[in-house]
Amino acid sequence: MSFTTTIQFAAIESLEELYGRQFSEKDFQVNETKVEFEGDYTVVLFSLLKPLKESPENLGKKLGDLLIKKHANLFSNYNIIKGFLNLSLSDDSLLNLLKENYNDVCFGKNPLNHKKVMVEYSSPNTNKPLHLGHLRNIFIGWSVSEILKANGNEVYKSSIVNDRGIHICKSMIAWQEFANNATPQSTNTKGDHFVGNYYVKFNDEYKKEVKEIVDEGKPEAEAEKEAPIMKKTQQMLLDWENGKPEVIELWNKMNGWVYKGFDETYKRLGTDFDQTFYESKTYILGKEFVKKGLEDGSFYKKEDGSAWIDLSDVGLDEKLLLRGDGTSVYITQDIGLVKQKFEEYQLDESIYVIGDEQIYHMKVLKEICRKLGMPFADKIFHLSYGMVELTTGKMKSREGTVVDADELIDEMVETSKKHTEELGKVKDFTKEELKQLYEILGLGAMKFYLLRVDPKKRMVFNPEESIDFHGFTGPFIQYTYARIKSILRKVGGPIGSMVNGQWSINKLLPLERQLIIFLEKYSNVISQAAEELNPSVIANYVFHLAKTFNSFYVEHSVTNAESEEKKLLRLQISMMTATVIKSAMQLLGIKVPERM
RNA sequence: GGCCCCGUAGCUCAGUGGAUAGAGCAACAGCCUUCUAAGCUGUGGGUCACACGUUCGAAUCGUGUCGGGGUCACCA
Repeated sequence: MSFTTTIQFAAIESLEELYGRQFSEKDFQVNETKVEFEGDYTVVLFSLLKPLKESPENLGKKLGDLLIKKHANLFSNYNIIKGFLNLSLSDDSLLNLLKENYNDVCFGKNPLNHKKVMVEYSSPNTNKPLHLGHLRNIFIGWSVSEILKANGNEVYKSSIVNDRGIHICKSMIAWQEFANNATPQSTNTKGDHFVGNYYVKFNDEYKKEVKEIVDEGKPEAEAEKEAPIMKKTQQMLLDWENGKPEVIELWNKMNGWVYKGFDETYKRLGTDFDQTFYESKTYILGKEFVKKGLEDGSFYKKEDGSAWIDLSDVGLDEKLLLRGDGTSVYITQDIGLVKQKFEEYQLDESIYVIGDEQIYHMKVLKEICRKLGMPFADKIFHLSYGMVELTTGKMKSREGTVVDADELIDEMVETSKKHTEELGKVKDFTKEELKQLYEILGLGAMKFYLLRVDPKKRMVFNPEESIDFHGFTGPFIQYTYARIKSILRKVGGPIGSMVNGQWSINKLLPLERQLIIFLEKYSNVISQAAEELNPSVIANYVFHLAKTFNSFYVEHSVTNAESEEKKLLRLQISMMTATVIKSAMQLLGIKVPERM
């Protein structure tokens, strides 16, 4: 049980003894004591004054005295300022905590709760490479999954690949028309970029054709429909749906190139999925489902044969489920996938990491499920995150202002190389070790930069700031870890044999106390991050921890401590800090180096 | 226009009912013969968009106003 909870319960118990009244956790707060006051935790008395008809001084004194009497091992003393009862934890309670946990790699994680959760993220289109927006999505999805695991859930990571539709046919047509059978291999291009280039090529060509037709005097709307390349593309989509062998073959070939490219990027990012769904399969499930719904009267048809559901009673609108020609729309495949997910995995919750521009869409999906009496409708959760903007405004693929994921990774890794070489601390590393270190640092900087902000909020990507390795950054925390490891290497040998000695330290120094108390909070931090589905909670915590350790580090020597006992104490504090840093960074998907 | 989100230091962000609102970056001033200076210490910087209300207490809750964004497709 955490200190906060322990104190809360102790106070409830003492209040009952003093006043014969039952209070709950909601009736008063236990907070951390502000640094400018003496004490570690504070019981806020204001809300208790009226029900108990007491003055702050009296209540504080009575409660403080009793708490200390009953929990002599936990508290050392207290003070009252206004309505705040500030309690100081005893050295013993802190030392015990340290002794029991300093070497526990699982510290802070919660036991299994047998809840099954699926987290869907990344969900790319197979017509262009991943960009900065995907990176935020992927990092959030992966991190939230790990956080949920740490909180005791059984988590499945999944991805839905948008591998069909008119946009996919566009790159296929462009390749057919202009590539002369070129391949990623023949051009030495990464597969996803290779295909993406043909998607761009399509748009260029399309624009050209539209302009020609407009120049002949036709209105733009008509020209857009008539452009030959667009007509070919629409025909290709029909051929695809009808399973025309050449088209399917081309589709398989080009998607294969893209997947190979994605896999490379995913691997480099250290991300993975337990299950990949394909829209080319789920849209069929969705269609069948709509057909059934039409038969049993859940949905209705309009004159042109299109299928609809009426959601106007829940403040939404009539929603189209299938077009008149029987082809599916965006929501169709989502309905198919929802069913499949819950039936196949028996989920307790299904989390969708999708941008906040799709809030309305996800609401519609949920309402449709609810309307159809699907039992899992309320277990759908849209983890919506804000768009990543550039300092110059929004990213727009049309204007070529999209930040490419692979390029960005390369840049970050290159920057870490530059910094490392300038500092010259790892000259004895082998080539392979250096390469690994650059990846760890570059990716660490990038992941931390994108995860340190609350997912719900829009964020601005500042290229200069993102490659900064000082302050509130991944490398700062990695550096703190490497520093600790350096101390531990210097001491050498197993610390375990030294820890069994008796403690006779009777005065923990402020920074020693601060660190132990802060380390203790880790479990609460994981719970909070899991509850809010918010990795930035972890990022802020681990930064603050590293910061505190660095102050401790310059203030107090570990290896040359005043006494053997102090040395031991500080070694344990250092070890536990390293363990928690490593663990917290792992929840963010960031590795920590032994040296840097 | 309807609905949703956001507005905190020059910039990027924490803080979501408690004490004198915090970090990082940027600026300025210090600290390496001592465990890694990717570090540490200090200084300056605020009408928490605005108004009213609820409360012993509001950046935090409510209502309204202003400003920014998203969305309301037989696009995905």
